[in-house]
Amino acid sequence: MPRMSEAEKRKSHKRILDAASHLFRERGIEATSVSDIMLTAGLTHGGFYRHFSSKEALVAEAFKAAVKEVQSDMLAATDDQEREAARTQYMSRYLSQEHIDSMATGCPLAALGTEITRMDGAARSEASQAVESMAQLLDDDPKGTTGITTLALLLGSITLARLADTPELAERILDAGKRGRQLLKQ
Amino acid sequence: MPRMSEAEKRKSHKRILDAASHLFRERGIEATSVSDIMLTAGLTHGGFYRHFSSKEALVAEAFKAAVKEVQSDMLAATDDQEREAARTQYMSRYLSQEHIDSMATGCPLAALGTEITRMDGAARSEASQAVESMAQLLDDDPKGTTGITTLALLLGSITLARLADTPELAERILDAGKRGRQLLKQ
DNA sequence: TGTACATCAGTGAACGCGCGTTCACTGATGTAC
DNA sequence: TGTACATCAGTGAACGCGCGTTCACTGATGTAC
Repeated sequence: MPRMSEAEKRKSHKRILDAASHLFRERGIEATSVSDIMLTAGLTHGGFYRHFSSKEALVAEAFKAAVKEVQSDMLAATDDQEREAARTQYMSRYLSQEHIDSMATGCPLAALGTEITRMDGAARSEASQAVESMAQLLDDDPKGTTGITTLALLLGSITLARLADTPELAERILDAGKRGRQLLKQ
Repeated sequence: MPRMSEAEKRKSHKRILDAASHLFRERGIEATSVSDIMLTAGLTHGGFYRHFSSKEALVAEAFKAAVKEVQSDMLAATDDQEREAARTQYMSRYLSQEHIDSMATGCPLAALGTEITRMDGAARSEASQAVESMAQLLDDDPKGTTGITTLALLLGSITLARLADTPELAERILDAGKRGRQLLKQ
């Protein structure tokens, strides 16, 4: 059956990146094997190294793709009003029961931040850039400083809410996050 | 050489728990092997199951021990003034370069929270209780609701700061956390 | 446009390795009389 | 208090297993003429 065309290769590459971006967030990096990812992408593990030089290289690319995905609405906004609307919607979705339940498509910093903290190289560098770009997008003042604080509060809230044993505690944590967000606006 | 006395066994047990509590926070749960822990405790891996029924059971106990350790100053306070002082010191140490660098002895929720999010059983339940007890200890009002918000901000800030590529960005993130803490106090 | 051939995407077996857990064994400890 | 013996803390080899990565192979794709 092989070899595939260049167009097919590009499609495979995208499917691998997609599978990795979701599986890493869902299960964690270490808990996700190259085999898991390739099978999800509809391929077998041997072909992986035609696309990425190592699992570590994939982590960096998949993380970057995940960040781009979650930022897409805010990046697509073309004026201040649209940006404000996209930002508000992002924050409100961030602190929701739905975000608690959907790690695979949720915030990559919340899903993978701690694990990347213990890595170095490209993934670490991508994560550092992601902190800066997320903070900038979440700041309501273009040269403001509240973006980082807001991001920290969001990330901390979703992490605590995901740890909650009961729906009631999770709800209390999300509410605490929302209240904090109001206070930060002054 | 074996068998050891009951007193020696208790000492071994404590050394294993200690090693686990620090190694898990430093390297992550999955990245720390039972062998790593036993060698750090001055034993060999085979004896592990005389102390714990599984690695998972150890995770729950080690996490609980870590939480108790970081809460000790606040728990030891005997009046409101001491409690306030312990709380203030805890928060100020939380948002410090030193805390960034010492995961092994730092906040267990920040070091292990995301990983425990993907587990169930005893560890998950310990983490949920830890969220509640930490929030209560950090609240300046005994029946207040700002404890959770404060904990979320602290945990989010240290996680982002640990991801920072440069000392300058890390510093900016810690500062953003401190500013957020002031705003939450009203 | 057709032909000959080099390239390489994808497969699946195989590699060395470290994991969590089990087990036979050792010999000091704890206990029953 | 002394003796006989059961217990069990700790050791280190062994278990089955899945990991990341490599490799020989296949045959359609891309290219040179």
